[in-house]
Amino acid sequence: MISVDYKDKRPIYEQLAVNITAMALSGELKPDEQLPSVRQLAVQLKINPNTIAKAYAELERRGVTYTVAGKGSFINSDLSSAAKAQQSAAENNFTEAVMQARLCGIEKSRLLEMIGEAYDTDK
Amino acid sequence: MISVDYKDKRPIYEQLAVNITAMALSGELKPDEQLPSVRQLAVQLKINPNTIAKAYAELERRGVTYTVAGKGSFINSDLSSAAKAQQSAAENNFTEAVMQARLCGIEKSRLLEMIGEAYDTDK
Amino acid sequence: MISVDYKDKRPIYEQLAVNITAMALSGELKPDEQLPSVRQLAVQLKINPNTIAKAYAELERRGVTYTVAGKGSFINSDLSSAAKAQQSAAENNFTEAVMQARLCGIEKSRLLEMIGEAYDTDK
Amino acid sequence: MISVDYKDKRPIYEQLAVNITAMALSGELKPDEQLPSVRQLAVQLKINPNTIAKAYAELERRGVTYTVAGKGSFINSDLSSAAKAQQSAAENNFTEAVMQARLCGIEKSRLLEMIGEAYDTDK
DNA sequence: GTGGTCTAGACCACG
DNA sequence: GTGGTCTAGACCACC
Repeated sequence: MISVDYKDKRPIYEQLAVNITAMALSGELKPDEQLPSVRQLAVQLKINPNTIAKAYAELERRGVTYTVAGKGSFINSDLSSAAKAQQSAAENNFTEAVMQARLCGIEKSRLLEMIGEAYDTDK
Repeated sequence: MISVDYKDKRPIYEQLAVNITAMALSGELKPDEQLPSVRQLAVQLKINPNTIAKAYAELERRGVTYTVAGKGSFINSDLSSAAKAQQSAAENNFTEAVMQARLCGIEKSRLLEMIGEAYDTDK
Repeated sequence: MISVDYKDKRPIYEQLAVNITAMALSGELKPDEQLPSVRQLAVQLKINPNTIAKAYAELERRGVTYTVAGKGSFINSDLSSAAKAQQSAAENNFTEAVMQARLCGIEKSRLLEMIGEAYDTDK
Repeated sequence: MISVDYKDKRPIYEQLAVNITAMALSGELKPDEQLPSVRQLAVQLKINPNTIAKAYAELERRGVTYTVAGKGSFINSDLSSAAKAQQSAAENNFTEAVMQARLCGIEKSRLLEMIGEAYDTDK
């Protein structure tokens, strides 16, 4: 289910947005499925409704959901743009990590080795 | 030289610390070389002296420099611990990036391809 | 037919009112023709009857329809006032758009060009 | 100066964002110029600081400003993306207006006439 | 009932 | 001092 980690340094609304995006992309949340209402989720997670609303607004901005005032928020049926954005972010992140590693003197062969391990890990 | 990018979302002191650490590890700053004084650097970069001091404190905490009261801050001669910490951080970061990429559905082969490009880039 | 787009940011009742007005002005709905009953349309569009009722009230207010208590809503035979209101709204809108475009630095010639395209498009 | 119209139906933060964007694009606010602080503007306009903050966040999201936490918000030196977005919005708006006008039975010649008037008006 | 907006007041890291 | 985040509680239009 949707959850929040207070030890995480990212803001709560960002964690929520990322979580829900992942659930949408993985199919755990289906197209046109309704998200829990702002108030309901606020009670469930013991979080202020405004914070939930901020997360939902962010999700709509990122094209993951669409919102109908007075009805609720729903998973978008076309997630391609969100998926593309996420992939592109991941690629940038990866490139950054490679360059950082190189600057630290980590050998290319070591990276290749680590890819082998990391890519096939379970979690 | 040492520089700062205000549009970067990382705090100024963190940028400074990272910059100086990189310069120390790359040999651009040599062991026992003295860093500019807090005030001097503050004037040069048009930055609040407190911020410089915070960066210098962070550098000492990370084992990159040592401070002599009344004299200034100097590059440590033994940077191995700092280097190891940085390498380990880079490896974690890399592993994270790989797993994130896998979750986004990026193929292993694509990552190998990207390593080739990123590792051999100039900047 | 009458339809509704939930992803549209305009309220449902407004979409309905606009749709029906357009159908009346284009002749698709004829003078004195009866609109579907509130309940019937509510079932058909899977929409709350209150929303339909609000749209019908709005149509009556705008002079597009007249309502006979206990019988239903009918297209007005004299749509001239509605047509005039709509024309005047469209003209205002157009003038606003032109001024906005000018403020953005769009050339007059470009606007003339765009009129050519937009006015002769099908949809 | 920056101002707000309570009679306007757009939310306050949106009015602020649009106003400031216009001032930036017209050169009234210069690159790297600092905006008034959230609290300061809040006092001046007698508006809650959160609302100002929302407007500033929106401006950053739209690429009009950049924000340095602990320092303030500043006009971006490269406003091309914001300008392009605004132009594209204006063109869409214009096209919509033309099509709406056509549906209302307004003649093309009338539109051309109106462009003449509207484009050369002062305000 | 729903989400959107606004106010009020608090705490935090940063400079 | 700055902006970022969060909480609390209110009002609105819409469904």
